[in-house]
Amino acid sequence: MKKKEKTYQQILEATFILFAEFGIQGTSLAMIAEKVGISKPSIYYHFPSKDALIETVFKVIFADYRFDNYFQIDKMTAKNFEKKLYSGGISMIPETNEENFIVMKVLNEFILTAGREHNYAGEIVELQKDFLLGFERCMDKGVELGVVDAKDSKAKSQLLALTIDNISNYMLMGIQVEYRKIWKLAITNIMERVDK
Amino acid sequence: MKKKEKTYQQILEATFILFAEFGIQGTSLAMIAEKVGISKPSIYYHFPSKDALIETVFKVIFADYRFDNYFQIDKMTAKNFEKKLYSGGISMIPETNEENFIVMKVLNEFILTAGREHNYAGEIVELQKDFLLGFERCMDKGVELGVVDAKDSKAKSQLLALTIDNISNYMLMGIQVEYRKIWKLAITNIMERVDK
Amino acid sequence: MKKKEKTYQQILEATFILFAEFGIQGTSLAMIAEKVGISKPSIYYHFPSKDALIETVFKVIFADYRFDNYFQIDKMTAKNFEKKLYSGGISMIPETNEENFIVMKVLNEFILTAGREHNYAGEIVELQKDFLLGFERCMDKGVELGVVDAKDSKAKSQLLALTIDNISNYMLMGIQVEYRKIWKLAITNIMERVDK
Amino acid sequence: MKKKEKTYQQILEATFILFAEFGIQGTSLAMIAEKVGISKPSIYYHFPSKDALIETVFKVIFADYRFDNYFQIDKMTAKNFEKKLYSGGISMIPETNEENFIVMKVLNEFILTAGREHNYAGEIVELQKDFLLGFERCMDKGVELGVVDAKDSKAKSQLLALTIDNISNYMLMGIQVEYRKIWKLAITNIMERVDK
DNA sequence: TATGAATGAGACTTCATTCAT
DNA sequence: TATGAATGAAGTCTCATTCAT
Repeated sequence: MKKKEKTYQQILEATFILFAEFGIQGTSLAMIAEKVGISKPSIYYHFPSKDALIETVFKVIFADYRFDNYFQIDKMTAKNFEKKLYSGGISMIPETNEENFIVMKVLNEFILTAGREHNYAGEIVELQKDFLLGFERCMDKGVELGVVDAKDSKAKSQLLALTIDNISNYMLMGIQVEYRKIWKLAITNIMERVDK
Repeated sequence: MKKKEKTYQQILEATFILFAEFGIQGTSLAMIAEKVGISKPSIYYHFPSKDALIETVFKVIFADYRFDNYFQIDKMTAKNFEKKLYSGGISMIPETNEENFIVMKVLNEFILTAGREHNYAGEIVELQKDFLLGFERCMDKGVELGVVDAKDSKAKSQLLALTIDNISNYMLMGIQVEYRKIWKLAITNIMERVDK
Repeated sequence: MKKKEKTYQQILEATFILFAEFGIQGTSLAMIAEKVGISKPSIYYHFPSKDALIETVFKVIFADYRFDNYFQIDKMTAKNFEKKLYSGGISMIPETNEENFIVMKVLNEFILTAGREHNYAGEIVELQKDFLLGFERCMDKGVELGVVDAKDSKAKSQLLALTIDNISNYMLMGIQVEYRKIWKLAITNIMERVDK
Repeated sequence: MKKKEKTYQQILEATFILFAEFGIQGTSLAMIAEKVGISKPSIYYHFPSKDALIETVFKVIFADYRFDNYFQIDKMTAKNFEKKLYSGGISMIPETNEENFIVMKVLNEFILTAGREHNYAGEIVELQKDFLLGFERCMDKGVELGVVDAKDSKAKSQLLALTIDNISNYMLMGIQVEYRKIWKLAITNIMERVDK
């Protein structure tokens, strides 16, 4: 029983890594089997089909890639708001975290696929909304704490979501941007100018 | 002569549309041939290989998707700077531009592929840099015109590039964001607060 | 395990026969599969590619077609030298042996191919040299036994090699030559005229 | 009219050279067209099919590769018999005759093909017989001139034919043999030992 | 006299999947 | 719990050939 669970995990992990490197369509069961060190049909013992495997991979990512994993709103105070927001964003950026890099790559695969096949479309959108809503809650908290102007707070949250999201994309493409400065700038811009 | 050119264009267009719908790997020569209404080997009369066809599609997009097609820096003045910047960005957004929708989808395909196969990687990066540099030139112009504070002007331009880029991505995914507000907000934020 | 080995052998044998009949290039995997009674992709379970299959066929022939399989030098004596040489040569000639006929045909295929693709060139030459050297050793033995004049013994051995080789070629082409007489004549000519 | 004839010859020549290099099956009409510098369908203006082209190539070779082109029996005398025989053979050997090298390669192609398709089989055999008969006439002449023992004269002629034929084969394969010595030896062997 | 454009047949190969063991 | 053996469908690509121009 333990062995089964182990192989299952190995298959998932191998698939995960291969998806990041070769894409979903570019990854064959043969490749996965070889990486795990099992035979091709063995995969069918654990997953009824390639599609099911894909979906499982998706769900695993889906489960982990959540706003609350990066930002803890309930720990935000007027004093640390800007700082928490800043460090949360930075922790999302692939470069800073190897694991993230692969996750993001596979995620991008799914996002692209989502536009074509409707299997994941819903969940992808849900995932993006999780972040959008997370930033909204965050802005609300900021307003509540008196560090963010209530005006256009929804657009502000979306701007933050977009920014952090695309910084990741650029990192993934290997384009170097001054992401700390950019993120800082984005945050500063949406915050109330107390000095005024 | 005309006939060849016509079929050539038909193949390109069909490929283009199919790439947008099914992805590069998900599009077979059989599908293209069927869509055009020719036989599979006929494609080889016009393109030496599938790779060559892919590359041509890529170059066509690459040729058109340029910063200067959307923003005309030389026509910017202190007075219309904000407005021009705003309208230029809006014109890039898929929803407002049917044609753009497909272009962006295929472009995304290439971007994803670029991370894996190094065929287009260089050109993709070049393309992204074209936009990054475009916004930089834009900020410089803004500084020159006295409507943008010189401080962190590079990070500002990157922020704008990221924002407009990712608004497109969200639209592609079918996630509705208040993109006009977001874009407005982004622009306002980077502009000098003359009222201060 | 046994099943695999069996199919493997069946593929090899079918390939062998088809090569003899239609040539290497003239034999498709479809033809092989049909002859064996399996599906085309099944061949790939046993051989990674057509080239690999070709090479295996080549090696099988290569392993069997050896001078020592036809001539046993160590059993030659002054008395039986001429006779052993004669019977060894005769046993090589295709007509006398159905199996040989196919082997020779396929071998000729490889020889022809060898001139073009350098895959087998080296081994083909090695094979020919095996026979050339075999006859040289044979002549040396003859000299040692005192039944062959040492003069030009190398040219003599080459003459024998050429003769037996081309008798085969003629048989393959269906040209009837008095091969027994020819071979006899060739042997007689190179032997020391003791009676003179 | 002249132009037509010229192109016709160019096609033949190109085909000839390509056959020698890539084999008959390995040579496509596209390759021929490219080498000549014309379009693929243009070949069909001069030859009704690839098979027809192949046959023409065959006939051209067939017309030139004749015993009488290398050996002039009517000029043989008792004195020069051995010498003429020797030089005639040497002139047939590819190494000594650049042109011959290609001819022999293509000829070998046809010989191999002949075993499979019955198109050329008859003519190939006829060609080989031309040489066999040539050597027979040659031996008869030798007998008539009193320099060759009448006994087994047919087998002797066949031995000579085989020998010179296979020296060519070895040269083609790039196996160096002492062909002058071999040929000399073969001739000496079949000649009457006048010194006895 | 030649070619531009196209095609049906078929080549090798890979894939996800099945099923008896 | 896993695999050995096999397969139908589909992929890219090449070939000899056709036909209107």
